[in-house]
Amino acid sequence: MIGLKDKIANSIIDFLKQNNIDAKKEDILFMFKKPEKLEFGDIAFPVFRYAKDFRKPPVEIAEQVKGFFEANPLKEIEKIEVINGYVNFHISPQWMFEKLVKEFEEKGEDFYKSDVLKGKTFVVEFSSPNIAKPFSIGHLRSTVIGNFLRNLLKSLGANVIGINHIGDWGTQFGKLIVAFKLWGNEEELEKDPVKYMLSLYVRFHKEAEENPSLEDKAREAFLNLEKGSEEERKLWEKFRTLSLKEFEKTYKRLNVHFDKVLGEAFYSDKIDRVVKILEEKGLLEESENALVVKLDDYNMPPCLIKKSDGATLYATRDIAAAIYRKETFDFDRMFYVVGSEQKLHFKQFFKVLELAGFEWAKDMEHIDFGLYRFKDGKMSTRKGRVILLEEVLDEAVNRIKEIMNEKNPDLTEEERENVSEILGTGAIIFNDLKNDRIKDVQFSWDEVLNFEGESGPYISYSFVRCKGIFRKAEGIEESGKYTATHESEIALIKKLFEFKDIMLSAYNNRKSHFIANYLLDLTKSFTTFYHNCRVVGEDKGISSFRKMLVKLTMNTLKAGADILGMRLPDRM
RNA sequence: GCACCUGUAGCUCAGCAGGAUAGAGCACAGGAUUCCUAAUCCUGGUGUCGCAGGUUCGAAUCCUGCCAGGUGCACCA
Repeated sequence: MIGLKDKIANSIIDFLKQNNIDAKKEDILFMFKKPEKLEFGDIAFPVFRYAKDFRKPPVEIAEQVKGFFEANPLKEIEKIEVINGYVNFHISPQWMFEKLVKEFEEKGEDFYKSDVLKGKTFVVEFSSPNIAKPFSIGHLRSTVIGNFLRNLLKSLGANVIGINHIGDWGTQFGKLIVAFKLWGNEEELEKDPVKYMLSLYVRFHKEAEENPSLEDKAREAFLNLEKGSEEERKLWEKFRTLSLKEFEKTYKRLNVHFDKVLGEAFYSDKIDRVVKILEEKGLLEESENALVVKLDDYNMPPCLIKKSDGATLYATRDIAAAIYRKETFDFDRMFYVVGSEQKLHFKQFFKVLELAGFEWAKDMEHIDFGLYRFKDGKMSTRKGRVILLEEVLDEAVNRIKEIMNEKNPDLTEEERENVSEILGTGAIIFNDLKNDRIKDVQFSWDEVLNFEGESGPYISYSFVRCKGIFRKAEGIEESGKYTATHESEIALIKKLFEFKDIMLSAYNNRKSHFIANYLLDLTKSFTTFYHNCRVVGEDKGISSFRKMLVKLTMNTLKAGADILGMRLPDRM
């Protein structure tokens, strides 16, 4: 659509020039609007703002624009209508259809991929769970949003490095080490590592309330760890390995991939250099026995670089990580997919990097998101008030299995097993990505386990219908010859044609719900088509044309689902 | 206290680089299955777009103030 909009804008500029009005292309493109209703056409151009220049009512100006296009016609435009102050362009569905077919024939399943970001390197830091803490529903957000961005950027042609920035360093490990030494049991740890570590963690906080000296012990233990003390190191490694192994399972279920898994600990030997750099730039100050970079001039609290006991903080490690990544990957842009409660932290350390003279600090971006909360408050690992992700996934998968047993008992046990896994995990992923990430999400089992209407399975359902048609229509050859006879076919073509524009705005806004909502729209257009137009059993030309529409729909659904990181089944 | 985010139908949310009569899903009621799987579709109706001003030919959308909820504000991440 972008190329076409360009063309129309050029014509409008010519028209305005004839009337002694100068206009920039960007401004015209900016004014284009998508009409609210299908019958109003595909591109609307409001002319109200030219009423003064022309000294005429908008409707008359719109008529003149229409006249200009009729004198200088564009083949893509089927019809132009003037309604109120709008010039409504109706784009030829045949032209759109043929363009889609051509693209598909050239590129096949990669039809939606482009090279708008070709040659650009992106680093996406996401997921980043804390070792020794269970993977809660809260971690789901960073994981699926980051995975979505990684997929989207790739399909736009970018070189992407997705990094799982594991939280494997910090005072929390001091706590865990102390707790394990005091109350730990090797056997139980091996049995169910993460759950056991969580119980130790919870117990630590409970006992620390009575006995604050535990906190000091924890700080000491972490300091020992940083200094390389062998006893602490060994325990830490054990915790880390056991946790990672469990996370792997979850990532597999979620269809999430990383290019690098580099924990915070990885940067621990790169921190001295950071301190030195900041020192050389004269940014470091001692304050209350700690080393800080003051940010008063920027209306922010100081950024802590070293604690009064000499231990590092996560800001320090983040700075080291950023420098390392710039030097290693030479990124054009870096995304941090982290909750909005850390907004200030990112503002602070971005500013510190900028002050240290790293001009690429401007290329870093915090992709923030709201948190999952209960009706009556926040989730908290410390208090054990969490919903585990595995729990949610299992529940969804089980619920789907029940539905499948009831609706489709003909499938084999194995197939039902596989499909319910795909649908269940997909439902959870879709549910997370379908709303604007900026908003908090109220966790509700009813909402999460509702598979009707605007849900993951609804998307899957359409895809499965497409597959079904393909099985039934095996003998029919799909054809690029346009023979639309029903309005639902045209509506579907127009919706299919939007996909690439949607991908771009999803990228520009870094928001998954653009894609998710598009898929819902596409699905709705498809079901209307599905209920009105049969593929099998019609005249040859009509069947072939419709089969092509089904093929395009099927592949667009697949493409969108791939970008969201959601798998689709062939049957359900 | 200061900063940032959010406030749209009973509920969950789209729409918010100003533009046409503010839309979906859920829930509720009724209807559709000799036909590519009814996890579907069709029909029903709801709104002081948090409140008050301002900018504009035009504001849910932009600006200001207020209200409500959330988040953050030095040794946790």
